Amino acid sequence: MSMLPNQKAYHGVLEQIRIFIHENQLKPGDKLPSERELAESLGTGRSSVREALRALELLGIIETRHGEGTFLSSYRSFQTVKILASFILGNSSTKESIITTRKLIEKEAAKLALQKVEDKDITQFKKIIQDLINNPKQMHIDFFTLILNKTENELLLIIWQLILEFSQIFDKGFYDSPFYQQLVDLYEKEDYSRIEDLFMKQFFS
Amino acid sequence: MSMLPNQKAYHGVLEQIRIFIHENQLKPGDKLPSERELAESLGTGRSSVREALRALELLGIIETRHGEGTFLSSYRSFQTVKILASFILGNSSTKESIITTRKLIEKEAAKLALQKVEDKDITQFKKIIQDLINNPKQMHIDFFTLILNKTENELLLIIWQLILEFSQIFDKGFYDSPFYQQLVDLYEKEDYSRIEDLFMKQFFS
DNA sequence: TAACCCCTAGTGGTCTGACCACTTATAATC
DNA sequence: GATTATAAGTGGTCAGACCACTAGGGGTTA
Repeated sequence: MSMLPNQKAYHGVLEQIRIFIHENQLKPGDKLPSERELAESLGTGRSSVREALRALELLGIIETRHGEGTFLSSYRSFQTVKILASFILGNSSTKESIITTRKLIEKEAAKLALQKVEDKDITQFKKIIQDLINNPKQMHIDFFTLILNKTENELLLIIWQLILEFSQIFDKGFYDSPFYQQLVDLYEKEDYSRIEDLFMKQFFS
Repeated sequence: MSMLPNQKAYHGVLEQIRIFIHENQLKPGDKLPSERELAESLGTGRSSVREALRALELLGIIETRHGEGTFLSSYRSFQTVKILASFILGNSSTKESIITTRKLIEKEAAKLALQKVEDKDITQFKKIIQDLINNPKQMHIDFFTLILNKTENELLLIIWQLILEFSQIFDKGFYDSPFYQQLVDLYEKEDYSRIEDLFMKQFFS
C-alpha cells in the first residue's frame, strides 16, 4: 500500500476499501472481506482496519453483523444522525445553512422533474397527498422522494436524503398543507415559471 | 459503566463523551481527556475508545493532534458529506448528474448572493475577470468561490467545492466568456429575475 | 428420507501490553 | 537569562489473545 507520509493508517484503509468497492462493483448488501483479510492484504494491523470500519459504520456506509461479517449498507441508518445531532446542535449558522440548502434542492428538483413527470406520476402524487394527509412529515418525504427520483439525478437525491436527515432534527421539515396540491397543479399545467414563485412563498411564510 | 446488553462498547464511549462535553461545557477548541484516561474512567479498553474517537473525527466533531491530545473541532467541517460523496461518486453517479448538480448550485448561489453583494464585491468580481482573462478555468473558480462565500452558506460551499473537483475531470468547468461580465451587470442592477435566464442560456448552449 | 442436533471454522467484539513518533514542560547546563 | 537535554504525556500502530456469535457440515435419530 503506497501511502503518503503524514497519512494516518486508517485513512489509507478507507481509501483502499473505497477502491475495493469500486473495482469489485459491490452493491448494497454485498459482503466485504473480513477484518483479518483486509488487515493482511493492506499490510496493516487489524485495529487500524477496525477504526476505519467503525467510522464507516457510524456514517451508515457499512453495517457489521457479529459472527457473519461486514456488508455494504442497504439503507441509511438514522443512528448516524442522532449521534451527529447530539454533538452538533447549537451552531445556529450551521442549522440555517442546512435548512436553506435543503429547501433550495427541493425547489430545483421540482423544476428539473417537470419535464419528466408523466400522467401516472400525477396520479401517484395525488395518492401520496390523500393517503398521508394526517402525517405531513411523511407526506413531504414521500412526495419529494418521488420528485427527486424523477429528476434522474442520483447525486442530488443522495445529497437531499442526507440533508433531510439532518434538518429534521430542528426543522418541521414540511411546507404548508396546500403547497403540495398546488405544485401538482403546476405539473398538470406544465407551468415551469410559477414553480419558483410557489416555493418562494413557502420560504418566507 | 452501566451498559445496555446489545450495545457495542464504542457506542457507550460515544455517549459518555457526549455527556462529558455537555457537563463540562466544553467549547470548540477545548481539550478532551486522553485516550488512556477515557478508557480507564469508562472501564473499557483503549482500542474501543479509539474506535469511537476515530468515528467522531471522521464526522468532523473532534480533531486529534499527535503528541498533544484530542480537541473539540474548532470549525464545522462537513466531513460527512465529503466521505459519503467520495464513496458514492466512485460507484454509481453519472457524469450527467454531477455536472447538472454543479451548475444548479452555481445558479442558486448566484441568486442567494444577490442580496449580499456590496460595491466592493462588484469591484472584486471585475478584478477577477480582468486578471484571469487568459485562464478561464481559474477565473470560474475564483468567481464562484466569491459568490459562494457571499451566500454565507457553508454547507453549500463545501458541496460545491467537492462537486467541482469531480466535475473538472470530464467537464471544461466554465461558461462562455461574456457570461461572467453579464452576471456582474445584473448584480449592479440588482436584477434578480434575469439571473435564472442568464444561466439557462449557458446550460443549453 | 427428513428432521434434528452438535460441533467447528470463521467472523466480529474487546482487552492488554508493547513500542513508536511527536509535543510540551521541566530541569540541567552554559 | 538563554540554551539545551531530558522526561513525561499523548496519539498512532501493531500483535496476540480470548470471547460471543453465526452458519454450515456431518452425524444421529425418528
